[in-house]
Amino acid sequence: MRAADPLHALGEDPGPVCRCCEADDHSVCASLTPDGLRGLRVIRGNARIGAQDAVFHEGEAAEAVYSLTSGTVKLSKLLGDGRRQIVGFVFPGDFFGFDAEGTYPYTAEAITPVGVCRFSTGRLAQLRSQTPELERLLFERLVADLALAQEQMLLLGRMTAREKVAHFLLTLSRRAVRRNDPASPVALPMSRQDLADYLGLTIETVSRTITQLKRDGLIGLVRPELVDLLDVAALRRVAEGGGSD
Amino acid sequence: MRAADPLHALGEDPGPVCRCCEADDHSVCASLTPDGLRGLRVIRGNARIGAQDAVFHEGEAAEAVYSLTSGTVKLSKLLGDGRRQIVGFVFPGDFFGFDAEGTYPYTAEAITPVGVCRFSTGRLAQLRSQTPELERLLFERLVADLALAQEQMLLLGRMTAREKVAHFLLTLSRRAVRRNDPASPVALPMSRQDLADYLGLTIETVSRTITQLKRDGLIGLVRPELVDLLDVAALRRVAEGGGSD
DNA sequence: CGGCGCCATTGCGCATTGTCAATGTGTGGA
DNA sequence: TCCACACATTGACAATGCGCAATGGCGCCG
Repeated sequence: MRAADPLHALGEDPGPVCRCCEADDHSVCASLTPDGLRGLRVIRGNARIGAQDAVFHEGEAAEAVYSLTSGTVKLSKLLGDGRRQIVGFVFPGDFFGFDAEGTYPYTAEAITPVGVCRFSTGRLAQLRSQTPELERLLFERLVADLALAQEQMLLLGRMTAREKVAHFLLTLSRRAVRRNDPASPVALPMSRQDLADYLGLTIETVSRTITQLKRDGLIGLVRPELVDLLDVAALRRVAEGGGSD
Repeated sequence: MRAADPLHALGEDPGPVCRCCEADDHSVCASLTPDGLRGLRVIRGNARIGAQDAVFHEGEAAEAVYSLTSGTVKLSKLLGDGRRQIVGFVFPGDFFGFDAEGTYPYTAEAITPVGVCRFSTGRLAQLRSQTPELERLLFERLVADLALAQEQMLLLGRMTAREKVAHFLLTLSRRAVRRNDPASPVALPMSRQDLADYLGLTIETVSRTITQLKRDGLIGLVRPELVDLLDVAALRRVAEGGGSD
């Protein structure tokens, strides 16, 4: 149960206090006016969740929406025979758990220990109707999520293993920068299995591809879960279908 | 330019009048109160677009959001070397063209002749802020689209060719039923190439797989673009990873 | 009425990726 | 300190799906 916790070493250990609605610039809460913020604070609940534990499961009744305050969460869908697809990684400031049909369309599991804010769907719905500003911000967030999902569809359907991995590393780097983390030693809080399930590959192919990129001098492995982007330009060329690179 | 127009024969020929905001139950407009509806009518523009023509292109400034009134539209993303991924098909009543970054994240092209309603982003934004009901409906729609995209990610990343095709046919059938069309002879308004680009396969693999399903008695081809679902239960088993079926 | 052209289908050889299995590596516990 | 376990890496082989090319079918145009 107690898995390696690479993020601990990287200073993303969840602090003792829920930082919901006090997070960085990219958080929905940070864009709210004091009034809207107050509303959110009133209806929110906090929770700390251990690494590898689930926030909710695919198919369960969707009773709450969550906002991540610290750590990393993975969202995954299962096929009957156990095949798994990770449909997204959640970083601090992101919302997850929205749903149209009354049941969660995916399982949400903590990769590292995480802190979340919990908003019961009912109370959030009420607050949303009273706070157009909040509704609007959530909408923007959702549009961005959809664009991200579509980008991932392009990756899953049309990229080679090498392109997938390069693209993924660059995306992680970009997201790190937006959280004011350094662009280059990129942390991979997720396991190789998670990576494979996100990129539509097997764990072995992921491993081999990373080794290949390392051998070609595009990246360096500080540790298995900490990657140096040595040649970003070349990585970018690979990610865009640059063939030989 | 004048391509085959299978939908014409299927009674989905766009009528002489834009039916926007008069569409079926599943349209956003149909759920609006008379007041909200009036607002939408006021700001909308109409357009008819010929088969194979683009509504807008990936990367263009996003100046408007669209609602489809008749026909079928495909949404696609391109890789530098021409590889293409279709990220969604749009049917009457659906909205498309939302964006977070100021530019469209995909290209929208008419598969058949289509009719659309056009809402300039500016005016729609204003109306949305005045009509919480509308904002809420668009939000629900977006959540559903996101769930659909995630389902497609599972398909693209983890399903075999056979499973992909079976899943696709069943999905089309379900969507047809929701539009009050028959479940079984399912119309495929899109070309084999579009199908391949949607399922992350090549045109040849799609063709071979369809032939295989036909040989196994699960489907029948009335015409290449009209498929009989002969054994829905078996198809369902295949789509869920039923292995041998 | 015949030919041309587009799209779908089929055949065949090949490559990328998956599968199965063994070997390394690093961390925590005895 | 050593062992055990989990995870990552590497290797050998198989298979699914791809690429290229030829054939077939159908509608449009001359």
